[in-house]
Amino acid sequence: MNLLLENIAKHVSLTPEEQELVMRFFHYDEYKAKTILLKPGEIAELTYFVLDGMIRSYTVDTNGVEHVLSFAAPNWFITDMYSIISRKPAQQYLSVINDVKVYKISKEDQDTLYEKVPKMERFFRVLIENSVVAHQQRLIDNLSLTAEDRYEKFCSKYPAFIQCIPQKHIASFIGVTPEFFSKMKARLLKK
Amino acid sequence: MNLLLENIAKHVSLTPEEQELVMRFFHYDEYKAKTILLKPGEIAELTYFVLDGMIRSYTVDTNGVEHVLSFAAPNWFITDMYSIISRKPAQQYLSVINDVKVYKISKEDQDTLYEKVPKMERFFRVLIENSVVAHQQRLIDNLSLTAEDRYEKFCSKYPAFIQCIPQKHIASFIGVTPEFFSKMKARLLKK
DNA sequence: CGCGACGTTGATTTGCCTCAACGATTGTGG
DNA sequence: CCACAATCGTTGAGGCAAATCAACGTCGCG
Repeated sequence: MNLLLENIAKHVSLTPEEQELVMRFFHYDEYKAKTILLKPGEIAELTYFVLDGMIRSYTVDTNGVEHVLSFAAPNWFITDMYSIISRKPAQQYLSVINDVKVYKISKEDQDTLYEKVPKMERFFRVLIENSVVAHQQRLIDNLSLTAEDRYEKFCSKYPAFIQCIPQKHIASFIGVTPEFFSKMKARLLKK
Repeated sequence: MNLLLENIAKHVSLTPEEQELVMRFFHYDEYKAKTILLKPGEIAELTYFVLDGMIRSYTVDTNGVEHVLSFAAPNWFITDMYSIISRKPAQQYLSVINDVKVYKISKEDQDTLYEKVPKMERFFRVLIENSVVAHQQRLIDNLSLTAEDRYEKFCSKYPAFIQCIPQKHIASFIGVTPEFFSKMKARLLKK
């Protein structure tokens, strides 16, 4: 069973030949926890599809504080979209949380893939559309919900993440300090 | 001069026949200020390309507070991506700020257009990629900058908007109350 | 074992909100 | 074309959610 092809099949149907072609462009790899896949200043070349383990992306602000932008669990894609499409130096980190197995594809191969298998252009368009929606929803949540509401929403949306991600990263994703996150959790337990 | 075709030409090159075809799918229209183009509960059918005037999208939270999600100036597209791709009821408003002239296209026509002119699939993919980047940057700004920094960034990024958009909408976009926005502005003037 | 990263807890501070009152501007009906 | 209402922006007093700073216990790991 191929997780990537299954995922693609949810949106577009490929012939066996196209499937084989697609898989020739993606390359299997593994990374240990805490590996930095991309750091600010570098130009992003690769997009990762997670098979096992987790990756996160984050920025570091002028005060040295990390802000987690996204988590990629198995069956998710992750990259620095800004850098990869603009060909400019990345502003974010891509970092491995737990040991991961991935398929990766270079920007160049991705463009070639679009030419050879036009359905993949549709696949990625749909994927990116969903990404816009997710980003927008998160923006709305940050503007209109309290930290507590955002935490509860996160828990019900990604129950599995609670176990396997350090709490400080979840705090950062939600948009609060680790200290406040800890107090908030204690408060919720008392109910 | 056709603003829409010029915009498309920046990303993909169409033959005259394709250009003509594209324009058959977009329909010209005009709306008065304060017209509601979409409201929560409705299913979004249309994507708008602004020729003149401005449109904004916003949500209203459980306390009745508006949160501006985006402004669309001339040469920009706007819609409720969530509703239009999921075919579910919208969660946001699309509302006309100043009298606008637009080209609009239905979801159905857009899909047909992808079939007939595959280059348009690429065009919209690129557009949406840029949208992801913009959303991500706004998220980063909300997490790592003070309201004052966000305001200054907004001013330097969209100097023209300051003149033609009510301040309360700018305040909302930045993520503060109108009252606080007013005080912030006064504080900055003293420097 | 001992060090460093992680999580917890408490005291204090602060950025921004809420509520309320008041001019200024816009727009609208008589 | 004016009168009035409605909306908008401003200002002030007080309050709250979350940040900051600091101290301390715990765990995993070299």
